[in-house]
Amino acid sequence: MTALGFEAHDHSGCIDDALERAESRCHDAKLQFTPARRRVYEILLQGHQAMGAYDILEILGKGGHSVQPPTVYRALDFLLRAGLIHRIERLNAYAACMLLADHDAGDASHVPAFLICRQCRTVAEAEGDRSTDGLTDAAAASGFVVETRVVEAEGLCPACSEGGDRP
Amino acid sequence: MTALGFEAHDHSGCIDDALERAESRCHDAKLQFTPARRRVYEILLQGHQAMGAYDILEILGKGGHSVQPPTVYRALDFLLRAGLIHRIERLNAYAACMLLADHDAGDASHVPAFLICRQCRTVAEAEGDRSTDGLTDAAAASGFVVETRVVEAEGLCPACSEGGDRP
DNA sequence: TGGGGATTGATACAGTATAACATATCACCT
DNA sequence: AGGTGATATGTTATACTGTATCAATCCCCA
Repeated sequence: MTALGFEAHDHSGCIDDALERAESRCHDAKLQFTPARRRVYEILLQGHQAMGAYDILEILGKGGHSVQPPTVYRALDFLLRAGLIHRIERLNAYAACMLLADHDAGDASHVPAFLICRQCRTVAEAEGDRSTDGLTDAAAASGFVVETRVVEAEGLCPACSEGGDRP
Repeated sequence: MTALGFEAHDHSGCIDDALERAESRCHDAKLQFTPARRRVYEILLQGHQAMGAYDILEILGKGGHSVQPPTVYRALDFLLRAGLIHRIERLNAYAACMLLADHDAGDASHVPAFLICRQCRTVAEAEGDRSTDGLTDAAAASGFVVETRVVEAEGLCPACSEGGDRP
């Protein structure tokens, strides 16, 4: 298994591609990819970084007119439901999905696993699997019905572990 | 792999055992298991439930004299560092460790996996393993240095999935 | 054209967590 | 005994994260 997120790449191209895919996916699913939602998605795509809702709020507010928290949270909820972004529980933050091309939006067997750099907050996303997430067996044995899964690792990304890696 | 937490058991005995083990472990590690810390630990042991810091704060405050948030968070930090409790990221909450007897405090290969009931907040803890957490391969492939791991599933426990299981 | 669903705006507030500084306690040394 | 440093606790204020509520708007379509 490999993880997307730490390699160098054509960033503006990658953003354009993601936007285009998002447009078409929302259109197919009869979801409204409105300007507000698109704007929030663009902001999250900018850095391949996990961003807090209030970080996004601040950037949105740069345009002069004031923006309130519910605006951001509504857009984030929409993007989460559409499978375009993920919530990073460990950070109470959000990051754009990097595996859009690989699976369908509602693909339940897609169990994303995240590698989170505690220094630069870059997030890499690996394609996990139910059979290897360490939960399925335990749940089956005890009669627990799993609905959602969280698999995250925090540490240092390749770039940050080169230089100063003091906590 | 099995999970502890959903079975019936001798609860007051289990609390006493846990407290005794905590005492001796802290003593061995030269950590101070002070009354404030012990009290917070007792509260978490009461229910085998994930509890928010402010839930604990409220119970602590019942004793008349006022208690402030930092008091609770400091106790929680200590108990986390001592390996006596876990933080449940999905809920921003805390739960007593149920596998005290099975491993040492600083055992890094111990990767706890949690089954969280969204209805009653009961938490079961399964003994995970690095080799099956779906992260090790991806991290190794990309040069990421993992420091901490989060593996959590949310759903319905056996008891709650019997009755009304509407979200 | 007007009714209903989805979206957005705006205000207020709830819940989670920490910064900063003061005080207390205790072990240890001289 | 008195000084000193490490650890723990008390107190106040504030930062960060998220939601409830109600009003206004937009847009599709019968």
